[in-house]
Amino acid sequence: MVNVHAKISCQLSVETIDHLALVSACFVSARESAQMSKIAQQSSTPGIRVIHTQAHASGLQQVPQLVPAGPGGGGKAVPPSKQSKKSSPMDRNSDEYRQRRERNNMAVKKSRLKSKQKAQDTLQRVNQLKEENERLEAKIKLLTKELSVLKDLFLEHAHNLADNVQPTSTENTTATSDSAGQ
Amino acid sequence: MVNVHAKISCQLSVETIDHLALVSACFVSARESAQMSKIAQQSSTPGIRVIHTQAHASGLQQVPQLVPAGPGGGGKAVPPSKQSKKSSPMDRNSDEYRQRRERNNMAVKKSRLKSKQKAQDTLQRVNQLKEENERLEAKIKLLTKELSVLKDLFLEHAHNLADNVQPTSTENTTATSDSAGQ
DNA sequence: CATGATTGCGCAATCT
DNA sequence: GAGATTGCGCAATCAT
Repeated sequence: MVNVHAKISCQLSVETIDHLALVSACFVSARESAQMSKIAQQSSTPGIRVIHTQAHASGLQQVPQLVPAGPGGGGKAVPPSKQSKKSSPMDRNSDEYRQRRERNNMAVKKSRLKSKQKAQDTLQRVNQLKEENERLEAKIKLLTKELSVLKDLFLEHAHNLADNVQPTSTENTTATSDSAGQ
Repeated sequence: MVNVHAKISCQLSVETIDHLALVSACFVSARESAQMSKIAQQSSTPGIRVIHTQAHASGLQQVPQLVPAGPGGGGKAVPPSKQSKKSSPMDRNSDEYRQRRERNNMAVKKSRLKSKQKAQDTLQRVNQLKEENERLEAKIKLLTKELSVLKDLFLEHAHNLADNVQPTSTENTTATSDSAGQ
């Protein structure tokens, strides 16, 4: 059955949520309404959803959980029967819990920062590469031009050579025009 | 209801139950009479953060709210708590609210997906550019080589020409040494 | 087994 | 005013 539950949560589309909530509410109350302390909602609001802040001292808070399934899609086929994962429910009041949460929050923050940083770096890398690319492209253009000029030159000379074995002086003129271009 | 509860709980795994319970608790309390508790925050941060938790997969969750509702109570340092923001505090029960939340959840999901996609694209772009870069670099190498060859060829010819034209020899030697290299 | 790092998710405040 | 973004906390999971 647990599985079922999990499954549902996975699919969870919006609507389901509500439903669940209600259901759970029922349970809770049944279970122990005694222990929770809660929070009122606001005055005027009739609300029903509470909050939890944490606290060690006074209240308890509550949190939901419904097992989700794997992220990627796969989903787990619900473990056979592993309900006994932790015998202790880990009170949300406990210092232990609070401490862990807080540490996790830090870790999360850190991780996200890192991630963000990385993304930015990647973006920067793109620009870098783009620049480099332009540079290279320009260089290629230049080289190409140079090459073309040289080739022309070469051809001309070859020509001359072939044509007149003995160029009195004509050839020189060509020689002068080489590099330049832009 | 109770029955249901019992039944279900049995079926459910331990943890789940717990979670549900908690969650529901929230609701319940709110629903029934909520009282709140808390706010103790922790030391360093004054803020008072309330937190809202939410329910995970399923969607339930609770949220905080600290409204000073009370007549007397209130004083918390909570931030601006402005309940008057909108005449209607927007109950979390309201359909209206739920609907909005849901829409927002969708939007969030969408946005995140998009963001992730973008990041991936950027990464891909990097690879693309890197490849392009290599290509260009290779081309440059090639062109450079070609150019060098051609230059050499050219020089050689020039040499020959010079030689042939004027076999005298003395002056020619100087001419040969020039460009070359890169 | 515990702990930090990641990741998906919902809430709420803002931005557009 | 509605969707898009963003910061934040929770919890599950991964990786050590």
